[in-house]
This record gives sequence, C-alpha cells and structure tokens, in this order.
Amino acid sequence: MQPAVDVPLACRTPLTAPALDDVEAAALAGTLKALAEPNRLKILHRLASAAPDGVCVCDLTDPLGIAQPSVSHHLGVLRRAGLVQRRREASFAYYTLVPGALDRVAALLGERP
Amino acid sequence: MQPAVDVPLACRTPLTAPALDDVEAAALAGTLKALAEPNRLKILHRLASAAPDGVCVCDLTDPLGIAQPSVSHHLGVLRRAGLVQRRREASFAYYTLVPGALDRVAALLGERP
DNA sequence: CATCGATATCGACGGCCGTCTATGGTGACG
DNA sequence: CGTCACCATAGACGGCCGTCGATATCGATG
Repeated sequence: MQPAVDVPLACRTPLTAPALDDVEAAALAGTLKALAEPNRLKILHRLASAAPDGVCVCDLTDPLGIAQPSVSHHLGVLRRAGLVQRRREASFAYYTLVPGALDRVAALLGERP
Repeated sequence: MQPAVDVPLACRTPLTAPALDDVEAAALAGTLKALAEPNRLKILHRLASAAPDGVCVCDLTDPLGIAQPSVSHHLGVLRRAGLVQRRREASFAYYTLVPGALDRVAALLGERP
C-alpha cells in the first residue's frame, strides 16, 4: 500500500488481528496436505469405521485399487503427519487412527478468532 | 482367516463398512487441497478476523509477502472451492468468507461413522 | 479522451506429489 | 535351511502447483 499518513483511497481494513504465524500456518498446511488426497481419505475412513485393533496393509490394497507400495507410501505420509500409528505383529503391520488427531484439525478449522 | 479355500490370508478385518465413495473422497480432497497451503490459510484467517464487509486484495499483498497476481491466484482457488466470495465495488474487490463453509469441512473431518 | 490504479489472466519455470516396477528385509513354516 | 508372504524403501517418470513478470480489463478521474 502507501504510507499510512496519507490515505489515498478507501480500501482500508482494520487489520489489527493476531495475523496467523508463519510456522503455525505451515504446520496446519502440512497436516491438511496429508489429508488432501482421495486414497488417504479412504484409508482414514476405513480405519475409522472398521478398526478397534487396526487394519493391515493387505486389506487396503484391493479396495483402493492401487499397488501395495503406493498404499505403504500413503500410510507413511499419514504416519509422518501424526494421523495414524503402526503396530507391528509378526510380518503384519496394523494401522490405527491416532486418537483425537482428526478432531484437533477439525477444531482448528472450526475456531473463529 | 485360515479356512479360506485358496487364499493364504492370515490377517482379517471385518471391512463391511460403507467404504467412502470415490466422488465423495475426491470432493473432500479437493476442498482440503484448497486449504492445504500456508498463504491461503493466512488469507482465510485474516478474512475471519477482520472482515464484516470484506478485505480487498491490496490489503493482502503486503502482509503475505508475495506478488499481487499470486494473491489473486490464491483467492481464485479459494473461491472455486466455495470457501470465499467476492463483492466488486468500483475497481476494488472485497473478499469475505462463505458463511459455514469451513464449519462444514470441520464437521466432515470430525464425524466418526 | 487519456491516464491511472486495482484486479484478473497468461505463459513460463522450478519443484513437489502420486504412481509404478524392482528390490531389500523380516518373521513364519515346513 | 530354504521358501514364502507381508511390508518398506529406492528410483524413475509424468503431472499438478505456486511463483513470477508481462499484459489485459475495467472503473474512476481529470
């Protein structure tokens, strides 16, 4: 804009709000980026609906219609984002939702400062 | 699941849940993809905090630290996603949040089927 | 009418993302 | 001990995304 001493025109807005921090914005964007993918949403939905003790990778490959390494990739993304956790048992890997993780994101989106 | 005829599957999950639809997953992913960007989050935060009648583009360029076309681009993304709306006045463009849009996304993330 | 200021659009460039095949590592089982 | 099933990682490839400068549009102003 211009020096505040001389207002050129009337597009001023009372921008005295906290102004979302850079690291905070990047963090939330990172979590949302992990969520913003159809296959990952399907995975989370499946974990949410049919998992008290977890779902193994082999049960995710077929319904998603993608190769097994791709499923592992998506699970890794969700895990690095802190949205799911892994429990290894024999040669299997059971994935479960991290309790409250999705709710925290939903709360951040819903709050109006 | 041992007694299976020819399938050596040993990991079972009662996956008889609704199984998130393709178009539904793509739609939610699209909205989340629009949200998953730091500058767009900052824009939304600013619209949420300091806007009864809207914020014009010229007041967003400086605090974001990116060029004006980039700001317009992000606003276009948010608008196509149905998250913000535009009100033109003279040569200015005032952007406001679409009421309840963010809450709908938050509700979708928070629901546990 | 000529000009200026505020936005939007265009075209290009670099980087990140999702997918695949191929391969490695690990526990179970005969 | 050799083999097999499950899972993770590595590398490659194509496409989408965020950024920019240049340019077009449109209203106001003189």
